[in-house]
Amino acid sequence: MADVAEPTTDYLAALNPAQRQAAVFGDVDVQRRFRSGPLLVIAGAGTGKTMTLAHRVAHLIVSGVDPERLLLLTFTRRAAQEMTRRVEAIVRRALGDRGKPIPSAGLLPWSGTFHAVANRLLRRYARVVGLDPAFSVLDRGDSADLLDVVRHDKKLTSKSRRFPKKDTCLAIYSRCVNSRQPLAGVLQSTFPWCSDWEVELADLFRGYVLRKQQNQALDYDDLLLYWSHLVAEPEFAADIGSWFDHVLVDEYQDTNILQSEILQALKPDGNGLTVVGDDAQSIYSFRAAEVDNILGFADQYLPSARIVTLEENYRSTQPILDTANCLIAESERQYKKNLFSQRKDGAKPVYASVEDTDAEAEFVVNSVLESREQGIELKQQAVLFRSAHHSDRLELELVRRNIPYVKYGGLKFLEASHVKDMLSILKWAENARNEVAAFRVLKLLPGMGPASAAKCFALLAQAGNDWRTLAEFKAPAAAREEWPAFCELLQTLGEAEFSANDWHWQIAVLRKWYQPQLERIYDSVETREADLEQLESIATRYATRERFLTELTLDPPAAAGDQAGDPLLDEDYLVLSTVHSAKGQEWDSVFVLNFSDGNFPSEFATGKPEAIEEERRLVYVAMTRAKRSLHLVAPLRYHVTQQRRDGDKHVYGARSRFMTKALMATMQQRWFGRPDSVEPRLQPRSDIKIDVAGKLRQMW
DNA sequence: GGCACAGCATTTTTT
DNA sequence: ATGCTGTGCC
Repeated sequence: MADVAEPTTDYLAALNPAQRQAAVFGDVDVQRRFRSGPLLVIAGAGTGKTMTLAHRVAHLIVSGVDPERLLLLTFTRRAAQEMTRRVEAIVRRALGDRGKPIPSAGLLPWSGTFHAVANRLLRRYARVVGLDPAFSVLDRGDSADLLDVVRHDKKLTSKSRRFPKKDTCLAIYSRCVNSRQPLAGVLQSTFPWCSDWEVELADLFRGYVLRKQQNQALDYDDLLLYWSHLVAEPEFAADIGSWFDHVLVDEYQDTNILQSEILQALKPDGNGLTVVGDDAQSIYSFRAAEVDNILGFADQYLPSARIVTLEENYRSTQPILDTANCLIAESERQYKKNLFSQRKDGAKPVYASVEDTDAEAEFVVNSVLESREQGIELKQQAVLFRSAHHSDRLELELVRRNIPYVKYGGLKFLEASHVKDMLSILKWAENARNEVAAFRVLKLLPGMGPASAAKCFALLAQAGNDWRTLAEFKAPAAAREEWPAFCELLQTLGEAEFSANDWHWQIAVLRKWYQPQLERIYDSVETREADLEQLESIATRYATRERFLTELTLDPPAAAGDQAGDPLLDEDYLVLSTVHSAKGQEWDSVFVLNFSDGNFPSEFATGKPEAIEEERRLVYVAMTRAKRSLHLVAPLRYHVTQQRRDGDKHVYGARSRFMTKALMATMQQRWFGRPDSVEPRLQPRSDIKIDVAGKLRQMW
């Protein structure tokens, strides 16, 4: 940039003073290199956080920082893409023809989630940490399955008292890793009902770790764990740390202890480190997110980090912010902030009482349609809820009334068993030692159960994972006929060149083999076939098989249809989402379902004050998604599902404890009863009895 | 050893 | 309604 007199800063004109401070913080040193000390940006909901961070990144680039030497850590793939897109636009505008052309792979090669970046680093440093560069990444389901294998091996399932389920075991394990706490502490604080099993759990986890190593497989936690061990070695910390001139972290309030340790290893003095977040939106403690990371960030350095707070909200009307501010003000530990908006108009948020969950669904659908009549398209409206199944009732109603919707959170495409089948075959071919994948694949064949699968897997391992030995395995009688074709498939896929660019033929070969299995194993073949076609089309977007497999597990499609391609995006659809998945998004009109004590806060959180505070923040996140209209819907009665027989069992929902007098005062309370739906009484006029039962018997 | 079936328990949010 | 575990038959 030597011949450029002074880079124009016009591109910063769109920022308000606080945003600009955050964007430009730092100085150009004598060697014309851009330097900055640690920076903490506290960005309230809707205060232009993404815009500010994007401008900071762009500012760094315009100031001469090499984009390849920027590490940008976001929480989701979507956030990373959005950031890259905006940075590119700003840089292009600022530099015009003077800038280098933007590479097709994107301007920011090192932007992604912690896990995705860990994966990329570890593939490069695999040998250093004793890994095969073709290691597998286990998604949550895979991890749980592997844990379950060990659980059975160790005969933990046949104890007289029930041992915790695999998902619970995994949750306990994961929390130990991410919070860096010993098992006993985690059990006591978070899983008290499992504390009797401490010895067995420790034994189980030892076995699990060993098993993963034998399989050359890393779970989500391992990605961070290996990364942290890599940078715990000073030489590599310096190596990797110096490769990145600037490290920027989005959603810092959601990082856990392990992640903050990694950041400290990369940037020990905080120079070049920027973290952005909002402590009031910290809602991932169940994943061991540590809100203290952000609360304590500034004082971790000497002199302490620069703090910039963004409070001007560009999203919501003031009445909505008044409610949100009021809610969060009742929380104790926080960076005080008071969101304000230039948009003083607008109605107060509505606290809507309805009869029961049926009435709730009906009310929401009617309101949504009404809004659409008034010109707010469905896409600009969202229904949020605490847990994925809370929308079941509503979904029925939407289908019945023919209203298209997309649901985020909850069951995902990748969890469908036929999709898992296909992926497992590829995963096994990619890494012969991937036991979970191998078992799943082998059990697809008729007559092959756990025992035969284990034998076959062992045989292959003995032969140094030479795929040709599969043919020597004496398959059970029922599988005999299928066996040769199966061997050929695995040999073809397994011997395909690692990181070959031309790999899409493999999907076709695989699909052809799988089709008869699909028809044999499952009902409703047609819907499943549609999924597999979608899988094929997703696959074409990835350059190598390895990238397809790992990036799919690290960044799974967030909703059915999310990866389906563009046609869907042209259509109008209502958005359904868990509050967690709604983070970072906004809609004109937002409905929150089941707003009662037990859901907000969750009944499982009521034990501990910190947990309640997190639930408060969850409500805060939900409220601050709304731009113009916000409804908290509270059914008076809930149906109880797990009741025997179909009696009309129900419980009464108590008003959420967050609905204090002060909060109520910021809202309008309304009752939405059903329009008189009681049928006029139809009474028999005479006492004559008809023996219908007898008549029916006589028919045969 | 595999498979089908019966009986039982069931804690939410996700990279 | 689901998913997991144990049982009994091929």
